[in-house]
Amino acid sequence: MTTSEENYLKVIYHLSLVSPKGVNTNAIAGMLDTKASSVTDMLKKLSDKELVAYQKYQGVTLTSKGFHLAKMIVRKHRLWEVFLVDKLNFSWDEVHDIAEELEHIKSDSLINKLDKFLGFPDFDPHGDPIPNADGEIKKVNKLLLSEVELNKQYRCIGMKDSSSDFLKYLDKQKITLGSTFLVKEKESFDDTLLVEINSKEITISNKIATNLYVH
Amino acid sequence: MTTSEENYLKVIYHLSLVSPKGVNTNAIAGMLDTKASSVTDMLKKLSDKELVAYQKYQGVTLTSKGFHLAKMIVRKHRLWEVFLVDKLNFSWDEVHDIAEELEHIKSDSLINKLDKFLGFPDFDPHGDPIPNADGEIKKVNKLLLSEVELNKQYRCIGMKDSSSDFLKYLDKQKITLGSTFLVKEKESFDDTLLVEINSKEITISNKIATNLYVH
DNA sequence: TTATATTTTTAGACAAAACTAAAAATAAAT
DNA sequence: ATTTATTTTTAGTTTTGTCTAAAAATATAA
Repeated sequence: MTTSEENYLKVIYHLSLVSPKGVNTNAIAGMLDTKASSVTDMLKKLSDKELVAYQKYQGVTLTSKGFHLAKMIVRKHRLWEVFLVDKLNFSWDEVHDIAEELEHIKSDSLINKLDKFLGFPDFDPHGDPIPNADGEIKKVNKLLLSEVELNKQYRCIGMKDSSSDFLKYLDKQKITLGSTFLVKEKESFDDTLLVEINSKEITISNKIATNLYVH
Repeated sequence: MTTSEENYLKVIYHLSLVSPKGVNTNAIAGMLDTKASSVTDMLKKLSDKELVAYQKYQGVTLTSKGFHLAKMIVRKHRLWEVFLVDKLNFSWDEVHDIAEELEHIKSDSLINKLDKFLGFPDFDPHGDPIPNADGEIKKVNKLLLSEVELNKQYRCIGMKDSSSDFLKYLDKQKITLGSTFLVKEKESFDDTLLVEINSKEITISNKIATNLYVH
């Protein structure tokens, strides 16, 4: 598999989680910052290799083979992110691009030894689950902060979009994975929340609240 | 820089150490397992980028810019080898191919943080020196085992050719970096050596002896 | 020193992965 | 149910790095 093929598989995997009935050509093009025509070319190739089920104009889904390979790429990406943060002291907003490269290193023994070295982590620095060597993923019941009940304790366990800007906002507010939330009030006009975090009260916009997973 | 360009630079660097007046097209082709015509194409490209000084039919040398870049690639390769052996418990004969991929990951902060994480090592698992962030290389007086004086203590500090087969031979003989050698006899007919290592006597062929660096 | 052998370069072609522009299929709107 | 808009595909190029085959330059040998 080439790096390009791996990137397509990974993107199709992520989009499949949102639209399991079939992923659009344009959606893939958007994620990979390429043109729809290039995507069509690649879909044919992946289809020939039986990694995706593809029918003209109907979108794609992953075959079980493609699904497994995609999870292995995600596994590598997330394990490398743990390495970069836990061992090399990168901050969580710096690791995505580097992991984007490291995920294409081809060696099963490398990734399994890395997994062991890191203590078989279940989640990456952004709270996303790390598939194990068999592709199994730990499921966790998670809620968006915007959906929780008032005056109950929740713990931050992840985020929907881990873009660098959002992560920097969290750093500024001293919110990390594991931070505890108590939602005291919800403004019905704009859904802004009054939240107690680390025994300090702050207001959180709906946009932020719909991006934070809690448990 | 592409991976391919980096591989050419690295090979030219290694060959330059042996033939500093100019590296032959065929020699490069041999190392990269490619054709001479492909090498010619790439030399033109590297020359346009002012990474090598190239004149038709006259071989190439690295420019100072190319020399520095080549050392940075070697630095990355050898640091990753230290990581693989020291942290992930690979054996020294397994790490070359993986490091061959890892050396192309593009991030200065990654490699400098890795360097720190590893404790700023001066040598890789095969005893080869690791250039620092400025490209400086620790020089060590080294002799081949075939050139040493009789009945004097020497310490193994590296090897000329770190091929997997040779490294496995050393494992079998329990020879590691740091092993001490005392050459007791030299057979004048075939230059075989009688050597005391780890208080055990073994005979070592000339081929082995001309591949081991000691100090 | 001329002939032969080797090395290196040129010229033209190919595969991968991208692109542009135009055509075809599907979806949305009147 | 047409028309219009959007999405997707096709057809034909481009770039990168490779290749083969032939030509040119250099090195070796008779």
